Amino acid sequence: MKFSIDLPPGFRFRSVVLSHGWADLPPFSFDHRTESLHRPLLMGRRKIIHADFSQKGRSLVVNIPHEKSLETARRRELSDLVRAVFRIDQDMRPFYTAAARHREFAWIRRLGAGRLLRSPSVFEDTVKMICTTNCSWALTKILTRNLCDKLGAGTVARPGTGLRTGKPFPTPAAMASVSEKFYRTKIRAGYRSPYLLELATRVADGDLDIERWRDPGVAPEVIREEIASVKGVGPYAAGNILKLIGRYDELGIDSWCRKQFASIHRRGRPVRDSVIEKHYARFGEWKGLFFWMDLTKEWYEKSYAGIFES
DNA sequence: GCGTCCAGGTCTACC
DNA sequence: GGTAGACCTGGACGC
Repeated sequence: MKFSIDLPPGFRFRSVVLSHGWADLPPFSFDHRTESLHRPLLMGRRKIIHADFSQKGRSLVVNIPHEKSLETARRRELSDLVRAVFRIDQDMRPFYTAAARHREFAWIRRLGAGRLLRSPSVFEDTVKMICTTNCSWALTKILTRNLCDKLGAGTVARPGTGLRTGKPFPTPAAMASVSEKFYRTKIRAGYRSPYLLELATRVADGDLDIERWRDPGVAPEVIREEIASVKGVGPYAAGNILKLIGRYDELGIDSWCRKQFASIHRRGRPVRDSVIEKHYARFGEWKGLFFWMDLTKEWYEKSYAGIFES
């Protein structure tokens, strides 16, 4: 089955997928040839679907090849999920207005940049963010692959069966049901193991209502306090979780950002974080997003070669 | 194939 | 409040 969701003017699917590394992390997978993003999803308690997302004109097309139809409630659930993942309802006008004041950021609006791809749940975004800390991107991919393969619902389809492979991201309950030893030996999470288990347990037990972090009605100080209470989440991870929930007033600096900033603005000379903070302070509530757009500009230059400067 | 070194954020103990 | 050391893995490198 297939259905479409109307997109706001200027929306560019490629720019959302390109926005950071999430499209490269299981259970997401991106097909560069067809420009479609794939992902297995757990619907309700047991139903697993394999969905492909792509853009056609002013519509986002959701294709579920092995399903003839979906119940109305499931389809609504999927539609809400898609809107959240691709930030379809995010009003970009205030950001684009701010970007228009700076010539070096004129490209942002033209390429529909600024919507950061996110997971269906805050829980998944937070787990993945912990998995990016203090390790290579290769290890982050291994950790998230292991989480899906070993704790995701369903079974992995055998090659040659014609069925889609890959399992959805595990639920908090599934992640809370295993031991710290499991995280160390099967997931290879190392010292992050107790952090992941504690987070999953708090969410599964209802002690931490992590999904409300995306609610714009929740006070910023409440969200910051709750984020700070998650073991394994320091300044870098917190800054990036805040960006994914739609609050952009923290930078979330890591070693790659330091190198990239130094390369762009200081001819490769190392700089202190305070210098980076000062550089983007003029962007106020949007400084985290301008910071990220500035550092990743070359990704867009490569991807949109030929039309970037037009 | 094995051993060593390094990079990468966060936590905790200590000053 | 600031700082040093521990945590753990995969990958690069030398032998």
